[in-house]
Amino acid sequence: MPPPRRPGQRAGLTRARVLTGANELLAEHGVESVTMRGLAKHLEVTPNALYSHVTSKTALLDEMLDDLLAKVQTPDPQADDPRTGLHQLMSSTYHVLLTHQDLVPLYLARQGARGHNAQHLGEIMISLLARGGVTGQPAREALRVLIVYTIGFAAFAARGPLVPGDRPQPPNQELIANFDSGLHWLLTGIGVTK
Amino acid sequence: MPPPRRPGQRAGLTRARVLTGANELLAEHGVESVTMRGLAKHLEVTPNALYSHVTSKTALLDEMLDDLLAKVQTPDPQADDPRTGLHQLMSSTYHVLLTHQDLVPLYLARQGARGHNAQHLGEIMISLLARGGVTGQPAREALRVLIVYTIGFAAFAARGPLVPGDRPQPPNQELIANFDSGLHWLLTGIGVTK
DNA sequence: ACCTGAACACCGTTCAAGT
DNA sequence: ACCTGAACACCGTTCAAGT
Repeated sequence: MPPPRRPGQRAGLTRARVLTGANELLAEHGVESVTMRGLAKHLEVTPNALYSHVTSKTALLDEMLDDLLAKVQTPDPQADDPRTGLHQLMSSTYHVLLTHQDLVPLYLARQGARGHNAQHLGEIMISLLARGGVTGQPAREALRVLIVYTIGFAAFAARGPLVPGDRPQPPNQELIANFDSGLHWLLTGIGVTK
Repeated sequence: MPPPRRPGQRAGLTRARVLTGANELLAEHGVESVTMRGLAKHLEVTPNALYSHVTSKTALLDEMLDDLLAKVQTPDPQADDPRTGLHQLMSSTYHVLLTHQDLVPLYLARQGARGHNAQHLGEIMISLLARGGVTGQPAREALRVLIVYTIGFAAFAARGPLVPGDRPQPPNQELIANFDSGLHWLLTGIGVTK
């Protein structure tokens, strides 16, 4: 809690402050608490003040989504064979998404993955597929299939809270194993070589 | 438009009328138009009148979601081999979901598939997997993988309208082909026999 | 440029009261 | 039992005005 400002004193809001405030709210009270009005109260400004730094709530959420993908661990091109690398990349993405379960449904409900981080991961996947012997149209199809599968599974774990206000449950071990099985089936079917 | 009622005259609302009214709104103006207040206006009653027939908006949407699955075509156990049957069942599910694109994100955001129709389809899938040589724990995992993949792909097609109020776009042929490729890879990886 | 006050046009849901 | 009037506690966003 910052000290209360006297009238006439600047709030000193920045785009970055708005972003971190939104992430604080998300971490402490879940997606449902991330409202423009709630965020404004958290930052001790009036709701409309936010619009000097963010064009809309949607734009704010999009930014939060793409920022999340920066945490995905990319495989070492030297150390790992392409199939293992692909498996690890998708697995890391899945786990990152699981840490912010309640944000995932927005991925599918909205734009999916169009931010810079998302695009970067896509390029890495394409190169891994190529090294695994999959190129051209099949590679583009495999890319989409792997993305949809991974985000879909994360969204599935993120079943809406039974009671609104519930915090995310601990990651379900059975579901994680299930994700791995499916990923294995997919990579086998696609024919990615080791 | 029903004729205007005189004061004291009953509205004659029923649970079924509320459901069909909601589906009309969905078909004509999209999910975003399905609000309790908007639905009330469509049915020419006050908003709170709906709560005599439906416990909440969430319950209403759940019912709408499960009703949708009744339209899925189930394969003929006699005519088709299990792998083809499974492919057709998932494909039919995918196309049914595509006809109501904007409803799909709710599937993943909320309960997924818990209604009677969803459960019935799950049982058919399990028996098809068994006939295809997949039983026990692998069958349960395959079931979830196939469901997540199918709903995920439908949700992916259902990218939020770029401009709020946009109506669903015509089914994208490229995406449909992509769904088929992935489904093929999955069934191959799972090892469902013909 | 950045922020406030006030307002617009909405939401879901509840409660007391009427028939 | 079914429905209305009125209210509660919210939303996202815009606009004019102040510093």
